[in-house]
Amino acid sequence: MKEKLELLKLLADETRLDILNILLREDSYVEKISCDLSLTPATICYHLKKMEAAGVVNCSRSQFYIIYSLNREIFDKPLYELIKKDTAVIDPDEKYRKEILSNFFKYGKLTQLPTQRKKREIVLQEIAKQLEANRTYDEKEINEIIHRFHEDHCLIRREMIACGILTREKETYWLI
Amino acid sequence: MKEKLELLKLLADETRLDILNILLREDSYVEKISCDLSLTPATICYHLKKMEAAGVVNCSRSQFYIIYSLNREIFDKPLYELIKKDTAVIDPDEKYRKEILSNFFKYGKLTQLPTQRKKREIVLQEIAKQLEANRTYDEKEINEIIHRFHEDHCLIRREMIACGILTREKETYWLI
DNA sequence: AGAGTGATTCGATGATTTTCTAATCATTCT
DNA sequence: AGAATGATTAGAAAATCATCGAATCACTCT
Repeated sequence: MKEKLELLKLLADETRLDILNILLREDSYVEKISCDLSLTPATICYHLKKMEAAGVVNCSRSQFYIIYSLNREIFDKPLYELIKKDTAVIDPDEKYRKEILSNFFKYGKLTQLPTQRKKREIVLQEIAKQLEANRTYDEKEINEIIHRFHEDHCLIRREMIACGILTREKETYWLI
Repeated sequence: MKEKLELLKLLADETRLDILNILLREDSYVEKISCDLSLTPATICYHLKKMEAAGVVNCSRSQFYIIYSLNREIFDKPLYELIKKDTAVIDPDEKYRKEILSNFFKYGKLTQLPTQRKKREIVLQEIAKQLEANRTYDEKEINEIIHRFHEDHCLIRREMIACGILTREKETYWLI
Protein backbone atom coordinates (compact mmCIF):
# COMPACT_ATOMS: atom_id res chain seq x y z
CA MET A 1 0.00 0.00 0.00
CA LYS A 2 1.29 3.40 -0.95
CA GLU A 3 -0.12 5.16 2.11
CA LYS A 4 1.91 3.08 4.49
CA LEU A 5 5.12 4.28 2.93
CA GLU A 6 3.81 7.83 3.05
CA LEU A 7 3.04 7.52 6.74
CA LEU A 8 6.47 6.13 7.48
CA LYS A 9 8.09 8.95 5.56
CA LEU A 10 6.10 11.46 7.55
CA LEU A 11 7.24 9.98 10.83
CA ALA A 12 10.86 9.74 9.80
CA ASP A 13 11.71 13.38 10.31
CA GLU A 14 13.03 14.93 13.46
CA THR A 15 11.05 18.14 13.21
CA ARG A 16 7.81 16.30 12.63
CA LEU A 17 8.50 14.01 15.57
CA ASP A 18 9.08 17.07 17.70
CA ILE A 19 5.78 18.50 16.56
CA LEU A 20 3.98 15.22 17.25
CA ASN A 21 5.45 15.10 20.73
CA ILE A 22 4.20 18.57 21.44
CA LEU A 23 0.75 17.63 20.21
CA LEU A 24 0.91 14.44 22.24
CA ARG A 25 1.00 16.62 25.33
CA GLU A 26 -1.53 19.22 24.23
CA ASP A 27 -3.14 20.74 21.20
CA SER A 28 -1.27 23.72 19.85
CA TYR A 29 -0.98 26.16 16.98
CA VAL A 30 1.58 27.24 14.42
CA GLU A 31 3.07 30.25 16.15
CA LYS A 32 3.43 28.50 19.47
CA ILE A 33 5.05 25.41 18.00
CA SER A 34 7.30 27.57 15.90
CA CYS A 35 8.40 29.32 19.05
CA ASP A 36 8.86 26.07 21.00
CA LEU A 37 11.05 24.58 18.32
CA SER A 38 12.84 27.74 17.18
CA LEU A 39 11.74 27.32 13.60
CA THR A 40 9.88 29.60 11.21
CA PRO A 41 6.08 29.52 11.15
CA ALA A 42 6.41 28.71 7.45
CA THR A 43 8.33 25.56 8.28
CA ILE A 44 5.91 24.44 10.95
CA CYS A 45 3.00 25.10 8.68
CA TYR A 46 4.66 23.07 5.94
CA HIS A 47 4.95 20.06 8.22
CA LEU A 48 1.51 20.39 9.75
CA LYS A 49 -0.16 20.62 6.36
CA LYS A 50 1.73 17.58 5.21
CA MET A 51 0.60 15.63 8.24
CA GLU A 52 -2.93 16.89 7.90
CA ALA A 53 -3.08 15.61 4.33
CA ALA A 54 -2.08 12.20 5.59
CA GLY A 55 -4.69 12.26 8.33
CA VAL A 56 -2.16 12.32 11.14
CA VAL A 57 -3.40 15.62 12.57
CA ASN A 58 -6.60 17.62 12.37
CA CYS A 59 -7.13 21.33 12.66
CA SER A 60 -9.91 23.73 13.54
CA ARG A 61 -10.05 27.45 13.99
CA SER A 62 -10.62 28.89 17.40
CA GLN A 63 -10.66 32.66 17.57
CA PHE A 64 -7.31 33.95 16.41
CA TYR A 65 -5.67 30.59 16.27
CA ILE A 66 -5.86 27.47 14.20
CA ILE A 67 -5.57 24.65 16.67
CA TYR A 68 -3.94 21.44 15.58
CA SER A 69 -4.63 18.14 17.31
CA LEU A 70 -3.45 14.57 16.93
CA ASN A 71 -5.36 11.75 15.37
CA ARG A 72 -4.19 9.26 17.91
CA GLU A 73 -5.69 6.05 16.54
CA ILE A 74 -3.03 6.01 13.86
CA PHE A 75 -0.34 5.17 16.36
CA ASP A 76 -2.01 2.10 17.82
CA LYS A 77 -0.95 -0.25 15.05
CA PRO A 78 2.13 -2.35 15.58
CA LEU A 79 5.04 -1.50 13.34
CA TYR A 80 4.64 -4.82 11.62
CA GLU A 81 1.41 -3.63 10.03
CA LEU A 82 3.21 -0.79 8.40
CA ILE A 83 6.00 -2.70 6.79
CA LYS A 84 4.09 -5.69 5.54
CA LYS A 85 2.94 -5.45 1.95
CA ASP A 86 -0.57 -6.56 1.21
CA THR A 87 0.12 -9.62 -0.86
CA ALA A 88 -3.49 -9.67 -1.96
CA VAL A 89 -2.51 -7.27 -4.71
CA ILE A 90 -0.17 -9.82 -6.24
CA ASP A 91 -1.25 -11.46 -9.46
CA PRO A 92 -2.01 -15.17 -8.74
CA ASP A 93 -0.11 -16.25 -11.86
CA GLU A 94 2.87 -14.36 -10.60
CA LYS A 95 2.49 -15.99 -7.23
CA TYR A 96 2.46 -19.44 -8.82
CA ARG A 97 5.54 -18.53 -10.86
CA LYS A 98 7.43 -17.45 -7.76
CA GLU A 99 6.50 -20.65 -6.04
CA ILE A 100 7.77 -22.80 -8.90
CA LEU A 101 10.96 -20.82 -9.07
CA SER A 102 11.61 -21.16 -5.39
CA ASN A 103 10.97 -24.90 -5.65
CA PHE A 104 13.42 -25.47 -8.45
CA PHE A 105 16.09 -22.89 -7.73
CA LYS A 106 18.30 -22.85 -4.69
CA TYR A 107 20.79 -20.02 -4.16
CA GLY A 108 20.30 -19.06 -7.78
CA LYS A 109 21.03 -22.55 -9.15
CA LEU A 110 18.54 -24.79 -10.91
CA THR A 111 18.41 -27.92 -8.76
CA GLN A 112 16.43 -30.02 -11.20
CA LEU A 113 14.61 -29.46 -14.48
CA PRO A 114 10.86 -29.87 -13.86
CA THR A 115 9.18 -32.61 -15.85
CA GLN A 116 5.81 -30.88 -16.11
CA ARG A 117 5.72 -28.85 -19.30
CA LYS A 118 4.30 -25.71 -17.70
CA LYS A 119 6.75 -25.66 -14.82
CA ARG A 120 9.63 -26.39 -17.13
CA GLU A 121 8.74 -23.41 -19.26
CA ILE A 122 8.62 -21.09 -16.27
CA VAL A 123 12.04 -22.23 -15.18
CA LEU A 124 13.54 -21.90 -18.67
CA GLN A 125 12.03 -18.45 -19.14
CA GLU A 126 13.68 -17.41 -15.90
CA ILE A 127 17.08 -18.46 -17.20
CA ALA A 128 16.35 -16.79 -20.54
CA LYS A 129 16.04 -13.46 -18.69
CA GLN A 130 19.83 -13.37 -18.76
CA LEU A 131 19.78 -13.08 -22.54
CA GLU A 132 19.19 -9.82 -24.33
CA ALA A 133 16.57 -9.57 -27.04
CA ASN A 134 17.61 -8.50 -30.55
CA ARG A 135 21.10 -9.86 -30.50
CA THR A 136 22.79 -13.13 -31.32
CA TYR A 137 25.01 -15.35 -29.21
CA ASP A 138 27.52 -17.95 -30.28
CA GLU A 139 27.39 -21.37 -28.69
CA LYS A 140 30.19 -20.67 -26.27
CA GLU A 141 28.44 -17.57 -24.94
CA ILE A 142 25.12 -19.35 -24.54
CA ASN A 143 26.70 -22.24 -22.70
CA GLU A 144 28.56 -19.97 -20.38
CA ILE A 145 25.44 -18.07 -19.39
CA ILE A 146 23.33 -21.19 -18.91
CA HIS A 147 26.11 -22.82 -16.98
CA ARG A 148 25.68 -20.31 -14.19
CA PHE A 149 22.36 -21.98 -13.47
CA HIS A 150 23.00 -25.62 -14.26
CA GLU A 151 25.85 -28.00 -14.95
CA ASP A 152 24.27 -29.55 -17.99
CA HIS A 153 24.09 -26.50 -20.23
CA CYS A 154 23.49 -28.66 -23.30
CA LEU A 155 20.30 -30.08 -21.83
CA ILE A 156 19.00 -26.66 -20.90
CA ARG A 157 19.92 -25.15 -24.25
CA ARG A 158 18.14 -27.95 -26.08
CA GLU A 159 15.03 -27.57 -23.93
CA MET A 160 14.95 -23.85 -24.51
CA ILE A 161 14.86 -24.46 -28.23
CA ALA A 162 12.20 -27.16 -27.81
CA CYS A 163 10.10 -24.71 -25.79
CA GLY A 164 10.34 -22.06 -28.48
CA ILE A 165 12.25 -19.65 -26.29
CA LEU A 166 15.49 -19.86 -28.22
CA THR A 167 16.24 -20.48 -31.86
CA ARG A 168 19.43 -21.39 -33.73
CA GLU A 169 20.93 -21.22 -37.17
CA LYS A 170 24.27 -22.93 -37.63
CA GLU A 171 26.32 -21.97 -34.59
CA THR A 172 24.29 -18.87 -33.75
CA TYR A 173 21.50 -18.54 -31.18
CA TRP A 174 18.98 -15.81 -30.36
CA LEU A 175 15.79 -15.20 -28.42
CA ILE A 176 12.52 -15.53 -30.27
CA MET B 1 15.96 8.78 21.61
CA LYS B 2 18.10 9.06 18.53
CA GLU B 3 17.78 5.41 17.56
CA LYS B 4 14.05 5.64 17.17
CA LEU B 5 14.39 8.30 14.54
CA GLU B 6 17.05 6.22 12.84
CA LEU B 7 14.77 3.22 12.75
CA LEU B 8 11.93 5.23 11.31
CA LYS B 9 14.20 6.65 8.65
CA LEU B 10 15.30 3.17 7.73
CA LEU B 11 11.75 1.99 7.31
CA ALA B 12 10.68 5.02 5.31
CA ASP B 13 12.20 3.95 2.04
CA GLU B 14 10.49 1.98 -0.67
CA THR B 15 13.50 -0.13 -1.59
CA ARG B 16 14.18 -1.08 1.99
CA LEU B 17 10.54 -2.00 2.52
CA ASP B 18 10.76 -4.23 -0.54
CA ILE B 19 13.85 -5.88 0.88
CA LEU B 20 12.18 -6.36 4.25
CA ASN B 21 9.18 -7.95 2.60
CA ILE B 22 11.40 -10.40 0.80
CA LEU B 23 13.15 -11.27 4.05
CA LEU B 24 9.80 -11.56 5.77
CA ARG B 25 9.07 -14.49 3.48
CA GLU B 26 12.52 -16.09 3.57
CA ASP B 27 16.16 -15.38 4.21
CA SER B 28 18.03 -14.29 1.13
CA TYR B 29 21.29 -12.83 -0.18
CA VAL B 30 22.49 -9.78 -2.05
CA GLU B 31 22.56 -11.17 -5.58
CA LYS B 32 19.16 -12.77 -5.31
CA ILE B 33 17.49 -9.71 -3.87
CA SER B 34 19.17 -7.54 -6.45
CA CYS B 35 17.71 -9.78 -9.13
CA ASP B 36 14.23 -9.82 -7.52
CA LEU B 37 14.08 -6.05 -7.34
CA SER B 38 15.98 -5.20 -10.52
CA LEU B 39 18.53 -3.11 -8.70
CA THR B 40 22.33 -3.28 -8.57
CA PRO B 41 24.01 -5.49 -5.97
CA ALA B 42 25.79 -2.36 -4.76
CA THR B 43 22.47 -0.73 -4.02
CA ILE B 44 21.09 -3.75 -2.19
CA CYS B 45 24.29 -4.05 -0.21
CA TYR B 46 24.10 -0.40 0.75
CA HIS B 47 20.63 -0.87 2.17
CA LEU B 48 21.36 -4.16 3.89
CA LYS B 49 24.45 -2.78 5.58
CA LYS B 50 22.49 0.20 6.76
CA MET B 51 19.82 -2.02 8.23
CA GLU B 52 22.39 -4.32 9.75
CA ALA B 53 24.00 -1.41 11.55
CA ALA B 54 20.63 -0.59 13.04
CA GLY B 55 20.03 -4.18 14.11
CA VAL B 56 17.10 -4.69 11.77
CA VAL B 57 18.74 -7.57 9.92
CA ASN B 58 21.53 -10.02 10.67
CA CYS B 59 23.85 -11.80 8.31
CA SER B 60 26.01 -14.89 8.27
CA ARG B 61 28.10 -16.51 5.60
CA SER B 62 27.01 -19.82 4.19
CA GLN B 63 29.28 -21.20 1.52
CA PHE B 64 29.34 -18.74 -1.35
CA TYR B 65 26.62 -16.57 -0.02
CA ILE B 66 26.08 -14.15 2.78
CA ILE B 67 22.61 -14.86 4.01
CA TYR B 68 20.61 -12.02 5.46
CA SER B 69 17.74 -12.59 7.86
CA LEU B 70 15.28 -10.41 9.73
CA ASN B 71 15.41 -9.48 13.34
CA ARG B 72 11.69 -9.79 13.79
CA GLU B 73 11.28 -8.63 17.37
CA ILE B 74 11.84 -5.08 16.24
CA PHE B 75 8.50 -4.96 14.50
CA ASP B 76 6.40 -5.99 17.46
CA LYS B 77 6.34 -2.57 19.07
CA PRO B 78 3.35 -0.37 18.45
CA LEU B 79 4.06 2.71 16.43
CA TYR B 80 3.34 4.83 19.45
CA GLU B 81 6.53 3.59 21.10
CA LEU B 82 8.55 4.90 18.22
CA ILE B 83 7.22 8.40 18.10
CA LYS B 84 7.10 9.15 21.78
CA LYS B 85 10.13 10.89 23.17
CA ASP B 86 11.53 9.62 26.41
CA THR B 87 11.06 12.59 28.65
CA ALA B 88 13.23 10.98 31.33
CA VAL B 89 16.28 12.06 29.38
CA ILE B 90 15.41 15.72 29.80
CA ASP B 91 17.74 17.73 31.96
CA PRO B 92 15.87 18.75 35.15
CA ASP B 93 17.25 22.31 34.90
CA GLU B 94 15.88 22.52 31.41
CA LYS B 95 12.55 21.21 32.64
CA TYR B 96 12.41 23.90 35.31
CA ARG B 97 13.31 26.52 32.75
CA LYS B 98 10.48 25.44 30.47
CA GLU B 99 8.08 25.51 33.34
CA ILE B 100 9.04 29.05 34.32
CA LEU B 101 8.81 30.19 30.73
CA SER B 102 5.38 28.69 30.29
CA ASN B 103 4.27 30.37 33.53
CA PHE B 104 5.41 33.82 32.54
CA PHE B 105 4.90 33.80 28.80
CA LYS B 106 1.56 33.47 27.11
CA TYR B 107 1.33 33.29 23.35
CA GLY B 108 4.89 34.52 23.15
CA LYS B 109 4.30 37.58 25.36
CA LEU B 110 5.75 38.15 28.79
CA THR B 111 2.73 38.49 31.05
CA GLN B 112 4.62 39.68 34.10
CA LEU B 113 8.25 40.07 35.14
CA PRO B 114 9.00 37.51 37.88
CA THR B 115 10.12 38.95 41.20
CA GLN B 116 12.36 36.02 42.13
CA ARG B 117 15.85 36.71 40.94
CA LYS B 118 16.41 33.29 39.39
CA LYS B 119 13.13 33.23 37.53
CA ARG B 120 13.62 36.77 36.32
CA GLU B 121 16.97 35.86 34.87
CA ILE B 122 15.52 32.88 32.99
CA VAL B 123 12.86 35.07 31.51
CA LEU B 124 15.28 37.82 30.53
CA GLN B 125 17.69 35.34 28.98
CA GLU B 126 14.83 34.04 26.87
CA ILE B 127 14.16 37.50 25.50
CA ALA B 128 17.87 38.05 24.98
CA LYS B 129 17.87 35.11 22.57
CA GLN B 130 16.51 37.53 20.01
CA LEU B 131 19.77 39.47 20.08
CA GLU B 132 22.84 38.43 18.16
CA ALA B 133 26.18 38.13 19.86
CA ASN B 134 29.11 40.24 18.65
CA ARG B 135 27.15 43.15 17.35
CA THR B 136 25.81 46.37 18.74
CA TYR B 137 22.31 47.78 18.79
CA ASP B 138 21.15 51.33 19.15
CA GLU B 139 18.45 52.13 21.68
CA LYS B 140 15.68 52.21 19.13
CA GLU B 141 16.52 48.72 17.89
CA ILE B 142 16.72 47.29 21.39
CA ASN B 143 13.40 48.76 22.36
CA GLU B 144 11.73 47.48 19.26
CA ILE B 145 12.92 43.92 19.85
CA ILE B 146 12.00 43.92 23.51
CA HIS B 147 8.66 45.46 22.76
CA ARG B 148 7.58 42.30 20.98
CA PHE B 149 7.58 40.63 24.37
CA HIS B 150 6.45 43.35 26.72
CA GLU B 151 4.93 46.82 26.66
CA ASP B 152 7.39 48.28 29.07
CA HIS B 153 10.59 47.87 27.09
CA CYS B 154 12.42 50.33 29.32
CA LEU B 155 11.85 48.17 32.36
CA ILE B 156 13.02 45.03 30.59
CA ARG B 157 16.06 46.77 29.13
CA ARG B 158 17.05 48.09 32.52
CA GLU B 159 16.65 44.67 34.14
CA MET B 160 18.73 43.02 31.44
CA ILE B 161 21.55 45.38 32.24
CA ALA B 162 21.10 44.81 35.97
CA CYS B 163 21.28 41.08 35.37
CA GLY B 164 24.52 41.39 33.43
CA ILE B 165 23.00 40.13 30.19
CA LEU B 166 23.25 43.41 28.37
CA THR B 167 25.70 46.26 28.60
CA ARG B 168 25.64 49.83 27.30
CA GLU B 169 27.93 52.64 26.43
CA LYS B 170 26.31 55.95 25.54
CA GLU B 171 23.44 55.06 23.22
CA THR B 172 24.83 51.67 22.20
CA TYR B 173 23.94 48.24 23.62
CA TRP B 174 25.38 44.76 23.19
CA LEU B 175 25.27 41.28 24.69
CA ILE B 176 27.89 40.36 27.23
C1' DA C 1 -13.95 49.50 5.98
C1' DG C 2 -9.41 48.94 7.57
C1' DA C 3 -5.82 47.71 10.94
C1' DG C 4 -3.75 43.88 13.13
C1' DT C 5 -2.43 39.20 13.59
C1' DG C 6 -1.91 34.46 12.70
C1' DA C 7 -1.75 30.98 8.75
C1' DT C 8 -0.51 29.70 4.31
C1' DT C 9 1.77 29.58 -0.22
C1' DC C 10 5.66 30.35 -3.43
C1' DG C 11 10.23 30.16 -5.07
C1' DA C 12 14.93 29.48 -4.00
C1' DT C 13 18.58 27.26 -1.55
C1' DG C 14 21.13 23.80 0.70
C1' DA C 15 21.46 19.34 2.91
C1' DT C 16 20.65 14.66 2.77
C1' DT C 17 20.11 10.36 0.61
C1' DT C 18 19.56 6.96 -3.10
C1' DT C 19 21.53 4.94 -6.94
C1' DC C 20 24.95 3.74 -10.15
C1' DT C 21 29.74 2.34 -12.06
C1' DA C 22 34.12 0.78 -11.17
C1' DA C 23 37.40 -0.95 -8.22
C1' DT C 24 38.56 -3.84 -4.36
C1' DC C 25 37.94 -7.47 -0.86
C1' DA C 26 36.86 -12.22 0.84
C1' DT C 27 35.96 -16.80 0.15
C1' DT C 28 35.69 -21.12 -2.32
C1' DC C 29 37.23 -24.34 -5.72
C1' DT C 30 40.73 -26.19 -8.98
C1' DA D 1 48.66 -20.27 -5.83
C1' DG D 2 45.31 -18.37 -8.77
C1' DA D 3 40.73 -18.26 -11.01
C1' DA D 4 35.97 -17.40 -10.15
C1' DT D 5 32.26 -15.40 -7.83
C1' DG D 6 29.70 -12.96 -4.49
C1' DA D 7 30.02 -8.85 -1.28
C1' DT D 8 31.56 -4.46 -0.20
C1' DT D 9 33.39 0.22 -0.68
C1' DA D 10 34.45 4.70 -2.86
C1' DG D 11 33.13 8.38 -5.53
C1' DA D 12 29.96 10.91 -8.47
C1' DA D 13 25.43 12.14 -10.28
C1' DA D 14 20.65 12.75 -9.46
C1' DA D 15 16.62 13.09 -6.80
C1' DT D 16 14.23 14.33 -2.77
C1' DC D 17 13.15 17.15 0.93
C1' DA D 18 13.49 20.68 4.84
C1' DT D 19 14.00 25.32 5.59
C1' DC D 20 13.63 30.15 4.95
C1' DG D 21 12.12 35.03 3.51
C1' DA D 22 8.65 37.42 1.30
C1' DA D 23 4.18 37.88 -0.30
C1' DT D 24 -0.57 36.81 0.28
C1' DC D 25 -4.71 35.07 2.57
C1' DA D 26 -8.27 34.69 6.35
C1' DC D 27 -10.22 36.13 10.28
C1' DT D 28 -11.09 39.34 14.33
C1' DC D 29 -11.74 43.59 16.38
C1' DT D 30 -12.38 48.49 16.34
